[in-house]
Amino acid sequence: MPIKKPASQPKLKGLRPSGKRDQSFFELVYEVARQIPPGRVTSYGAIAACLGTKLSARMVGWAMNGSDKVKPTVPAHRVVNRVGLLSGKIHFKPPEKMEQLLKKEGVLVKNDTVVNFKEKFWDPAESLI
DNA sequence: ACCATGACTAGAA
DNA sequence: CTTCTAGCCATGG
Repeated sequence: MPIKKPASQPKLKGLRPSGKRDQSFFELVYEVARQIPPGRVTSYGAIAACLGTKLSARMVGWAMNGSDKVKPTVPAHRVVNRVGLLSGKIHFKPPEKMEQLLKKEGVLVKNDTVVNFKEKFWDPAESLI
């Protein structure tokens, strides 16, 4: 049946100025990423969902591509994919820097994957509520 | 304006 | 379990 699926309407509850996207999508991503507490990690999809476009997790990752050019520093090492895999480690100056930073914060990484990812997972929506 | 890219995700085979 | 397909959307050439 041609029943159209009800498009989700998160659209950011408290975040995002009155429909005014002064800041690029990237800035928004950086802002959320910076709020990830130490010792915690989150996924691209979670950040994207927090921004209202959970289907555009790719944008989040891409935004991180220039995270090192943004100030203040963006803890991109706390952002992993949905299974806890350090998919973005290859983009770090030394790729091992990512797991190194995580380990230093108390996040164990085994085989490029965050251990106890489910427990370490931090939902941006909880903080930006 | 069109086409290609991308640190993703969900679902199907 | 692995592998593939398709959707998604912002940025750049």
